[in-house]
Amino acid sequence: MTDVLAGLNPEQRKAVTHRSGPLLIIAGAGTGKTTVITRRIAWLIAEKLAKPGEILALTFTDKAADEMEARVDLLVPYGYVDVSLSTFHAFGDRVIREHALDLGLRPDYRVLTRPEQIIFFREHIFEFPLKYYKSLGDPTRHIEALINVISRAKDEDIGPDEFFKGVARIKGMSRDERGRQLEIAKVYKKYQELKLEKGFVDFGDQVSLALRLFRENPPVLKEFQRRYKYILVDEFQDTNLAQFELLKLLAGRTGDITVVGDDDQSIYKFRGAAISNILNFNKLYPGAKKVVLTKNYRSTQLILDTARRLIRHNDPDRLEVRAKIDKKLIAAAGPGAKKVEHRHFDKVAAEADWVARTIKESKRPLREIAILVRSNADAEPFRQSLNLLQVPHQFSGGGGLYVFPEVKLAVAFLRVIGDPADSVSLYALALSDIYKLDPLELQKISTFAARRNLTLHHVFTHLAGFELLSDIKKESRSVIAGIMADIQYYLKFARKKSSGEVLYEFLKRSGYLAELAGEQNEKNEQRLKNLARLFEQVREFRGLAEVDRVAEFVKYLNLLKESGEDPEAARPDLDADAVNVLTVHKAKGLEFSLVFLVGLVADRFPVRARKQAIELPAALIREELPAGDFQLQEERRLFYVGLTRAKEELYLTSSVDCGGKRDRKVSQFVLEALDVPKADISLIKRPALAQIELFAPAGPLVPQERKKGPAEIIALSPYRIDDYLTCPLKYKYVHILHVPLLPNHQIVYGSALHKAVQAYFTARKDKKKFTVKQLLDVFADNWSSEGFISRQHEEQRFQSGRAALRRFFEADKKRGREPLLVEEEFTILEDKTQIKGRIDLVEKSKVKSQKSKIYIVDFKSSEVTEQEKADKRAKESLQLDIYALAWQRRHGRLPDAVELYFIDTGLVGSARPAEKALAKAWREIKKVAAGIRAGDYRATPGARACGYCPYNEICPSSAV
DNA sequence: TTTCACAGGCTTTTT
DNA sequence: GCCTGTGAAA
Repeated sequence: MTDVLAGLNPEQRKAVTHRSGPLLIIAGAGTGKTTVITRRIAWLIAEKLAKPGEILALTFTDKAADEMEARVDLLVPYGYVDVSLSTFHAFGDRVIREHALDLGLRPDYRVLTRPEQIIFFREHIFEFPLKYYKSLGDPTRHIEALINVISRAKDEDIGPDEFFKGVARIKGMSRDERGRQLEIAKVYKKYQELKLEKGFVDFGDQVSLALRLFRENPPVLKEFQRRYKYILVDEFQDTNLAQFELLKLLAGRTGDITVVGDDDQSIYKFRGAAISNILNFNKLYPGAKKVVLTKNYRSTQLILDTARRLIRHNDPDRLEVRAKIDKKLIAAAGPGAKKVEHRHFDKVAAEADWVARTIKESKRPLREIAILVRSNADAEPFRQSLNLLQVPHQFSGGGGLYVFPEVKLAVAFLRVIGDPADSVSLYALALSDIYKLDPLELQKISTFAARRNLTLHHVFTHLAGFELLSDIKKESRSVIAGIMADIQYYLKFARKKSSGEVLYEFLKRSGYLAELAGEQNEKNEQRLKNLARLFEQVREFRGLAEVDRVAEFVKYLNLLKESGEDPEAARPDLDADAVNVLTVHKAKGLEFSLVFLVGLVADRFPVRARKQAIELPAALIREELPAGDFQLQEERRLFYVGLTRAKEELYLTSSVDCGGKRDRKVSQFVLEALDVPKADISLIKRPALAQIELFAPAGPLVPQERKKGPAEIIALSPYRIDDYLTCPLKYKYVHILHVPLLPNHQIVYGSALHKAVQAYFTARKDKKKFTVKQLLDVFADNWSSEGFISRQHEEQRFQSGRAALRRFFEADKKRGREPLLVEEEFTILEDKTQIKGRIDLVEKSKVKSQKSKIYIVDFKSSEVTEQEKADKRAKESLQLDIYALAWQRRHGRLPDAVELYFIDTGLVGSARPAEKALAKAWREIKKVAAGIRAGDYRATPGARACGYCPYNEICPSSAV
């Protein structure tokens, strides 16, 4: 008994010994929150107010639950361990599993992870009532956004029917918008039905189904209310509406519920956390007792005051103001003023350099030091600087397993075995450390394959039979023969063995495993660990698949990766004394003696507010939203969490040049926290460490390209120019290395459509008859069944193409144009730069007064549905600018308009060529030519460019 | 003061 | 592909 209360301050003691009724513990950062909960559990048991089995304690993460359990075990004598201590989801799962049949669920249902949800949705995509959110060109396009909005609805305790009714009730909504929202409601309903039918449950269901059970089945609820006399909730500010509803039901009329939280540390709004839960706890439970913990056992007063100064900017949307309490944290250790400072640099490299040096000179153990970043990408320069000074560090930025070369190699191997036609993977495998095929020879072969539309596998197999490849060296031939023999061997092996066995056999037989195990060093160890992670994925698949074969596994892996699965790579020795580099979110709940909060510039921290792809209609949300800008408020709370991680020393850093082209301003939060006027910030200029570029990872899969001499002509085309501007490395893969690609349904569709329209205009130009039937026949003749996501998808796409062509046929009669030229080739040569291309269609007007007007038209198959967007596309099209230039050179004048004809939707985007735009186009072309001349194929990775790049799997610079 | 083109960037995380 | 802040032009 004395033990349980030992060392507690008066407020903590009050919280621990509260006897009955609702209790709100407002526990600021570092005030011993977990101590209070665990002691309270122990005290309830010691006082015999409850048996251990009658206590339910809920947290958010498994980690928090485990930690709490360990601490309760220490406090409570043996045999008392049956306190129900779990996460909200685990608790919900237990409830619904016990009563699965009441809910119409299979008791052996499986819980889907997020990527699995997406895969599940995708598999059933054609069963959903999609209209607004349908896209045959990219059927999976809206899945993620739909899953997100459904998940948000569950957070808000909105079921499919309520969603539907709620939307119907909203006034002043446009027809279109209402249609969209109702469609979401229908999709939501269908999604729930399908999951139920197939025996799946998602994370949101674990709470919402439990909630439904309690509502629809009072005896069950009664039983649970009887079972749990006391309920305790950790991190209450992070609960969402549905979770609070569940708590309210469980607590029943007695309301013996203890919630612990800190509204100032609510940083999970984006996943549904309703800060109103804690702000309004008192409204719901007017009799609730309140305990405010303000004695801080972590930081110096200087740090606490800094943090407080910042967070006060969220007033009046704070509990302190709302509930008229005092939350000012007081350092238990007395004044002990250590440091809080801000440093502002001219360049990130200088900022990172300074941080690394300061750490190096610090006498503290490295594990007591943290560098906190807002987003994972911000960490990179700091990791590089630490590397340069050889300061051990660990980065908690999740994911990244698939970017490691050893994992890429294993995946490439599996892909080749799963689908020998996968030329991109075969290309990577041939170049890998295992086979080391001469890059130049491989380039020759893949160029040959790409030109003839053959797979690399095919050319490798029949290498001897191709006369044009007779100059391939003997050594290369034998390497290729070796690869092919191996593939044969593994294909045969794979027929009878599981994917895990095949992969293992490959790693063993190739000697790769032995090589990694042979020389024991940190790097090899990490590689082995990463491969072990990949094997975990294989094992996971085993439990899921009906047949565990490589081909199936590869499909599953592709889908998983596409759906955002990104397992964490192995960490180098976790126990090592190392600096912690982590996001502020991940740092929540942790503490460090010395903290660097870095990259503090406007637009990074706070990050720019962005909308979700599909937003939950505000009218459906029951949560009371704060008066102020809640996105900014949340960012400020996040900053507050960052500040309060520091025990003794705290540095805030920023830099003007963060890698982008624009100068950055110091984050407003720095000014708020330190209470300095902007003008007082002085800039520190210092040379960065050696050029960071030197340490950029070299591309192991990319052979060196020779430079072009000044006299050599650079041959370009609109496609080439576009590719180079997207990413020079992509240009290299496509136009120099000619890595052959898998067939793609968008290309199949686009080219069939294109061919049909082309035949139509050719006939019209030649004044020949051309019927709809002929049009549709050309389309069908050029169709190919490759690359579609399912049979159903292909069928729908085929039919939609026919429908589009019929519309096109009718609409074109009314266009009042006459074809002049079809598929007209042109060449421009200037400054040793040659641009070759082909113009789809040149037309002139049929209207008498406008007879001399010339129009240049390019056909597109993308799904553009708004005139405005179509015009915008035409205006910004570099391709059309080039056509206009070509026309001008040959005919001495510009065309009157350049147009994009979107066959699929029938829209024509039109733009008038402007000298200014053409001058800009020239500049772009020059830039590309100069880059190619210099042999500059450095990648320009980006979320967008890499996301759509067919080489993102094998590209060492890929951002995805 | 308004309009427009341009440039740059594209979170955070758990179950 | 799309959104938004910025700075020049109107």
